[in-house]
Amino acid sequence: MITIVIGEDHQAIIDGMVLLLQYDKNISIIDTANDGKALLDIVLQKRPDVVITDIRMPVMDGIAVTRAIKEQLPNTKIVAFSMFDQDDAFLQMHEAGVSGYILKNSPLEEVRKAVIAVHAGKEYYDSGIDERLYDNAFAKAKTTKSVLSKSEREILNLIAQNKTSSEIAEIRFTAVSTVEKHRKNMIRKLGLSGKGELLKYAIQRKYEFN
Amino acid sequence: MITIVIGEDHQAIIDGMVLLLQYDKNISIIDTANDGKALLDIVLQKRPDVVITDIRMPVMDGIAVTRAIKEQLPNTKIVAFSMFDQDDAFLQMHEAGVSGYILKNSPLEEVRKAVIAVHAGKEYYDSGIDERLYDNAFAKAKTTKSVLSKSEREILNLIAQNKTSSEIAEIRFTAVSTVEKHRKNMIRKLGLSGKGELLKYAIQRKYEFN
DNA sequence: TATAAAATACCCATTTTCGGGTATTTTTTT
DNA sequence: AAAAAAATACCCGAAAATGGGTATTTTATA
Repeated sequence: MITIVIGEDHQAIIDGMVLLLQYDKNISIIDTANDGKALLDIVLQKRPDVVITDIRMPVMDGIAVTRAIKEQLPNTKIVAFSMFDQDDAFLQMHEAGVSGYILKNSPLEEVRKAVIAVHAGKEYYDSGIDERLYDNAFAKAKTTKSVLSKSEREILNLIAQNKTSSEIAEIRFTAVSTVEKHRKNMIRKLGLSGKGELLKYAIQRKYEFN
Repeated sequence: MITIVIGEDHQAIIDGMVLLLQYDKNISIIDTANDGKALLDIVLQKRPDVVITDIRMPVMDGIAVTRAIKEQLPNTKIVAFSMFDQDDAFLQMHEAGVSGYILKNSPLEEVRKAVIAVHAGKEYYDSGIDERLYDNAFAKAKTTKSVLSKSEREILNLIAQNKTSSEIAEIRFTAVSTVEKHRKNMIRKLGLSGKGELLKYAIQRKYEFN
């Protein structure tokens, strides 16, 4: 029996998964959570075999949750369940330590397959991504390694929340000029240009939304 | 027996609904679609009693689909199923002619309730919204009816594409000051404030326009 | 430990947006 | 035809973001 915990802010989707898996003799959903912090607490307490987590979640995003779980319970297998098929979300989740990645565009049945696969020690990537992104992301990781640094990601997160540079500076206890420097570096790294580009990028690609 | 068609770009969510309703003797899912155009075609051809539609969908958004269905088959009941609990999405869907509105944050069981209610000629609004938004949206519709004008929507669309005011002015053959005026008017109408707010609004709600 | 990478902070100048206005012309609606 | 709404265009000033630098300190990593 594989025990699993699900983190997903849309209750309707959790309900769908429960309906799918409730009569499965090999899988038992022992708990669910609607935000990242709650998910982390539950996982640390109940120690399931497999965690299914959305990337975009309130309070704490799936990437942070994955990192935290992997740090404290490295044997727990994690499957990302996301509507984002963007390279960087996939890449970041992979770096955080997920063993599987499935898309909401795909049949729900993929969830069952993924759970079984990762529990068996394999990796499982949705057929919808393995061609387009899988190679892509790994190739990118090896060649360009142009991912943003920790501070940069933090700032990008705040940008997505519509914070201005001076607000971000206050939050992070740094100078405004530092934040502005990070902005410029990110714009350069990401190949953007123009006023709203970075905000647009932050909103569209990042795991943190409203 | 109530016949329904579901439009939703995330197959996993459709699968969840099918699992929920497949053994319901009163409801029969006769078809599903993953984009707005496909949904409209199916509905016009198969003429279900109730349509469940997402708002944000590829090719054609749920608002346009709802308008088109209501125009040609006014007796078809439509339930919006959305992750957006924003006032304007709700208001626009209501104006387009939906009889129900449910949120993905809510239990999937809400879908069944909504289908039965709207088929019986009632309106059904998710308990998650009726307090916060329902009154709000209707009150707003009556008092301010602050929907954006045609020019404003056009400009907002360009803003979502990351055009600056001067670029927009060029595209529209107007003065930069006019575009800026429209921006300010929109910010006022929408109750926004701060630098990136309008861009953020434009990006997050661009499904209304393209 | 030596080196690279990241984070920090500042300089300059320019463009853009925003928050107040006012005012005229067109278009739409009553 | 009169009134209302929308679109047009300008004023001012302030705040913010961008593009281009340089430079120091910390923190990883080879």
